[in-house]
Amino acid sequence: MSTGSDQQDIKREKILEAAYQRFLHYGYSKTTMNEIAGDLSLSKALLYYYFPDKSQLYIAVMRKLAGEYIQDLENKLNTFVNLKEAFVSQIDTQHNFIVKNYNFFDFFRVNEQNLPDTIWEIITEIHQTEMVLLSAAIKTEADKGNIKPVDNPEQIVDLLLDALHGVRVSAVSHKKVMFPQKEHLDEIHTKRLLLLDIFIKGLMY
Amino acid sequence: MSTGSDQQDIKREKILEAAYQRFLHYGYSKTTMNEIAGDLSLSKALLYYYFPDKSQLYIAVMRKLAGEYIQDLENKLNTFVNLKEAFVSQIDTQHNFIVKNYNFFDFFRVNEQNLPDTIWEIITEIHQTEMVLLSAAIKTEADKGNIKPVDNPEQIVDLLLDALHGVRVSAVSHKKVMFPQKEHLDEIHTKRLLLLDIFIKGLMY
DNA sequence: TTTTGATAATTTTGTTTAAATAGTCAGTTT
DNA sequence: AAACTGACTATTTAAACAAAATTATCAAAA
Repeated sequence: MSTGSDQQDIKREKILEAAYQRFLHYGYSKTTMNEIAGDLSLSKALLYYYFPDKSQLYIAVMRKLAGEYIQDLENKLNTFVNLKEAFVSQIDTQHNFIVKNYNFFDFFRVNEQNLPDTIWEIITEIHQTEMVLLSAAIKTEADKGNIKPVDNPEQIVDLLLDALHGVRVSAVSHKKVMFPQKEHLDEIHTKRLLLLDIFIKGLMY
Repeated sequence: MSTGSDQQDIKREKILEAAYQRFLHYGYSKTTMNEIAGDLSLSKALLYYYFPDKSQLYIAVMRKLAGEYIQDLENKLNTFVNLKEAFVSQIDTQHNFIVKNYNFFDFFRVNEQNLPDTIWEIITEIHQTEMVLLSAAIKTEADKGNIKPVDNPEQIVDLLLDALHGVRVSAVSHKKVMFPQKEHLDEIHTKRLLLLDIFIKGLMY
């Protein structure tokens, strides 16, 4: 894939890491290319040698994060005891991902409705992975006879992910706060588990 | 409740109607008090005789709309054949309400995170009504023995409303559009019915 | 090939002024 | 007295401009 030298890749990684820290701490608009370069004791011009522009740098970091998230999810979902555990894993993993990188995503909130296509591609890729892993889980359970046969597992997963998302969104918009407080996190988690329970029961005979 | 004369109430209503039309057509920030007054061939000063300020006028319209919505919902939910029909009524009624008044709600989008408390109270009131009506439906069905006994119907309704909301939100944010197109509306509706199906099955024995 | 300092181009920020709009009030009409 | 208005003031928004910050480029050095 990559055509650059090892040295180049290492430096690229270092830049990505420094950029990530800045973006995470101060958000996209409040970090300057100068600062990132300064953190690494490099000239700003060098950043433009490795990345075409600021937004591409941001996207590269995003891509890296997404890769780690997907890896994380795959590890956890490779072995699951039952359907509920599988979805709990997804919920927890996604939750941690969002909490850990919350400030990083300010770019999303600011650019709201006109995110670059590349970002959408990354989001889609994550969604696809979740769909594949979880619908495989559903299929397995159906084959084992633990739930009713499902003719379109993807549809079911898609639906459940939407529903789970709704629990988060509602909790946030109700309380007039942008991000759920610690107290709300538990509430969301509890609600999701309950939803999962009912939903999975609804898939049984 | 009201202490004013009939004449006053009638004029108040006329102002509310004219204001509603303007807000609906042009949104909050693009309608001026002058225009509303002009539509009624009244002086702007008179508006301030009936309403303390612009935002209060807007809120009064909002309150009226909410009242109509609640009335609508109560009528439809007074008689329901089964749980699914009850929730379908809620889904459809809410959907129509939002579609019909979409532009009116630009105020919400603009002021996003710092809506006046009064608005929140109205939203809460709507939510409460939905909770009362739908949890009554659940109780009725449970008493009839069509579903499992539920010790906290409100919790179940709250959860389902969140989940249904999620179907809408995801559909919107996925497609990079602010408001779902005609084609998406059907998709959302179908998804919701499916969710409802599974969810209600999950409540059965 | 990698790196930089100097510089150009663009975006953001701050300031001023003019225009539009919200909101007030003394006084007129019913 | 209650309903209403025209003329006024106060605030908010918009436009125009300059200054500052930041992104992005490039010829030349390491």
